[in-house]
Amino acid sequence: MDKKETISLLRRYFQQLQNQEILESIESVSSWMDFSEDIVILEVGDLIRVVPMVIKGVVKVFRDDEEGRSVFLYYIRAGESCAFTLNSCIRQEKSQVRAIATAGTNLLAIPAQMTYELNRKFPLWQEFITDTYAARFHELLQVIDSISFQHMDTRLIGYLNTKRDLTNSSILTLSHQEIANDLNTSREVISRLLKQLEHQGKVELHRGRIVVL
Amino acid sequence: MDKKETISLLRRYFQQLQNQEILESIESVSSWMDFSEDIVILEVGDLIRVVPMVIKGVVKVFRDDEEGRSVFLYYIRAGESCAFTLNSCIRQEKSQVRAIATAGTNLLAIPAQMTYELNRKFPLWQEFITDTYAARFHELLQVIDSISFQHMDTRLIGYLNTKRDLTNSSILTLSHQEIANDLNTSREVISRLLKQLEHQGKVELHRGRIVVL
DNA sequence: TGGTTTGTGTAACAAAAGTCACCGTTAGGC
DNA sequence: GCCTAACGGTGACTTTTGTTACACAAACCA
Repeated sequence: MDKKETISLLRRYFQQLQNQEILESIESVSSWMDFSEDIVILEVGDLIRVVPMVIKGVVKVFRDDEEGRSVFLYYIRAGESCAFTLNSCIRQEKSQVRAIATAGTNLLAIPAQMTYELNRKFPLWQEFITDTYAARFHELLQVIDSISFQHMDTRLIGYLNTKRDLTNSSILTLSHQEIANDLNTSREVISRLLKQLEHQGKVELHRGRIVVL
Repeated sequence: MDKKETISLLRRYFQQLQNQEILESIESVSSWMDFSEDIVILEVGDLIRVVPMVIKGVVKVFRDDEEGRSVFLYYIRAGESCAFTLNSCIRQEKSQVRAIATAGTNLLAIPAQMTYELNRKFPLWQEFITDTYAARFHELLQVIDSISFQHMDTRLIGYLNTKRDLTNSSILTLSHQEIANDLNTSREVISRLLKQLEHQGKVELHRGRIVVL
């Protein structure tokens, strides 16, 4: 990937950063990182050294507990970054979340120190960061809403809809076990609820595949 | 409250901002707001115009849903600010949380626009803001941990401990109903679990008062 | 003083979710 | 084609939480 290509990709996906100088600054110090499906990008406890700008693919972010359980928090899509990482990065903290790549994920990694300069020089960058923070706060609140106010059936519907919107397809290739892991429940519970949804005509079930109607 | 007093209070409580110029900048544009116990400082949907610097008292922050349920998120203590508010403020967004004052709460309100200048001028202020973001992220993750990985009995113990640490006293003046509201459950459940804790010798129950042992 | 409000205890039951056991099916590798 | 691992269905049961209903006592107030 040469300089020109990188800048053009950044321009395409990060519409908010329409400023040649910013893009060149980013390009000049950052490096490409590529991950294939299901590869762990970040483990809880890892020291964070770079801020990711996702160019292709989707990063899936989880919160884990000590007993091996975990809940899915949110996706980071192409054209997004992650306020958690950014924040931890600046504070030289360890990661409080786990992130994995879905499908082929390419991201541009900006070294921590560089963000100071970007911040100082470019109001547009600051605005981008502020929006990134807002997006993550909002998503965390959604997770809290979902877990504390909704029953598992409603959470499941929400989960399927999110997945559908993400992949832009009503056909979701997912096993019940995967869903159960993401929602921190058991496979049986998910199977049961999916059966209900099928009876209600809301989904169609196949092996390893769910069609949202 | 005159200028000198205000600056001295800021200096005392916001140890991170030990810079006369910052304190003077803040003092010159901000205004005092005082709230008595249980007064709503911020309602969901309110437009946020100022960033709060809490000088005295404690602000209690909640997430509400449309059906009138709510969960307690975190306290903002003296010497702290709120990244949510700050972020919403900059983006001229409406509040996504509800905040109420406990006991007498005094805070210094900084107008939104001022934060740009503080940001531009003072690295120390930027650091303060970064830390504020980190603190809130951390607390939201704790809430997510608590509601998704723990049962109500454990959550209750955590709740009582937090309250004890906050008030610096093992004697908590709380009704079962209040706890139930904060944990988004029913009074009966809390009574039941408290009884269990009493049998386990972990608490002592009185009318409107719980002693943590 | 008597009446009302508020706080707490508790039983009985219902609903939601978690667990266990087991079965048949499908896909993929060899 | 056969074996195996992964996937999904389902009944039975337990645990946790929510709900209903009521009793009683302390605090408050007129």
